[in-house]
Amino acid sequence: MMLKTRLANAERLCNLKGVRLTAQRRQVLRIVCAADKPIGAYEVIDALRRENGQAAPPTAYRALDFLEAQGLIHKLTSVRAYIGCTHPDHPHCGQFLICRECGLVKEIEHPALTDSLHDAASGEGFHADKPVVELMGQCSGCSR
Amino acid sequence: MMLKTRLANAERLCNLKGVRLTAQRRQVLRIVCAADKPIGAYEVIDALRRENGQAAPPTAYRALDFLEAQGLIHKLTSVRAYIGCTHPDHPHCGQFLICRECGLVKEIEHPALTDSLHDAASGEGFHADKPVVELMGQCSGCSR
DNA sequence: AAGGAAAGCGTTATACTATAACGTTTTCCT
DNA sequence: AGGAAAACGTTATAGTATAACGCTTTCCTT
Repeated sequence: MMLKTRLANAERLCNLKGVRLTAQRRQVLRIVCAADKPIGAYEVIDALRRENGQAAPPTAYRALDFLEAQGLIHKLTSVRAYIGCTHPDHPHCGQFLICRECGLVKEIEHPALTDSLHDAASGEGFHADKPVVELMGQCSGCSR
Repeated sequence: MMLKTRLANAERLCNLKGVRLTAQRRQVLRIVCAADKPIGAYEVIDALRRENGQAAPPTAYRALDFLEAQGLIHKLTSVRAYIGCTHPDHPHCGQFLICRECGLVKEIEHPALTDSLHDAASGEGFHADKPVVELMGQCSGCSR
């Protein structure tokens, strides 16, 4: 999807929810989405510095936390980096395929997997509010 | 399972594989297994200092890396901590239920979930060599 | 429009997590 | 016994994340 479309979509979603997509948050969202790979918090800070001339860690972390809370980006805990969500319209938890070779990440939504996650948790009487599913390995392009 | 049994089992597995469970690695394994919750690397370092009087970060990290490579412990990436493996006899990737309230972690092995993970990856032509599945939420005890 | 509460932001400092690098010691194999 | 590989000790530093405080902006109510 085009960057512009994604930003416009984010704008719309935030309006719907009555939360504020401030200039700073929009800027960070653009930076994260413009990267086609996961981007670390300090890379975001560097980008902010290049664009604005100054930026401290809390500036980036606050925006990233907000964007994640709104479902506009996901945090990939296993690589400590962030990536734009490809379908932020409905709430969902991320399921990711992360390629070690090329660093590319694909977000998937696999119904059977979602069901299994639910079954596995409820079978133990566990209420999972944030499943973390990150499959590390080799993508189809890199295994050729 | 009893701590002593787990350590003896680890000893046996390392002998089988022809890798060295040195005194230091055994000590770290004991520290990790003795904690009934996930334990952070720096907590391990503190424990080592209490027992040995000195210990620098690489000491702990080396032992932890070894133990993880041997499947004797797992690293919980979403909470940056380690936990003893409950069934190290066969190689497997961890599936965990992590309670936010009490911090307890349950390692599960859910066949349908394992299958789904495999299907989800292979459906994209992806070869997953290390699936990370960590379900954050509330355990049965804490939701009462 | 005034005013007050809440949210957002700038800034400094610091806590926490992890690894690089290098030299020494120990272990294992022939 | 000797040499290679593995393990370890130590120092330094890289990388990740948050606490805390005061100022500014926004929004809501009157």
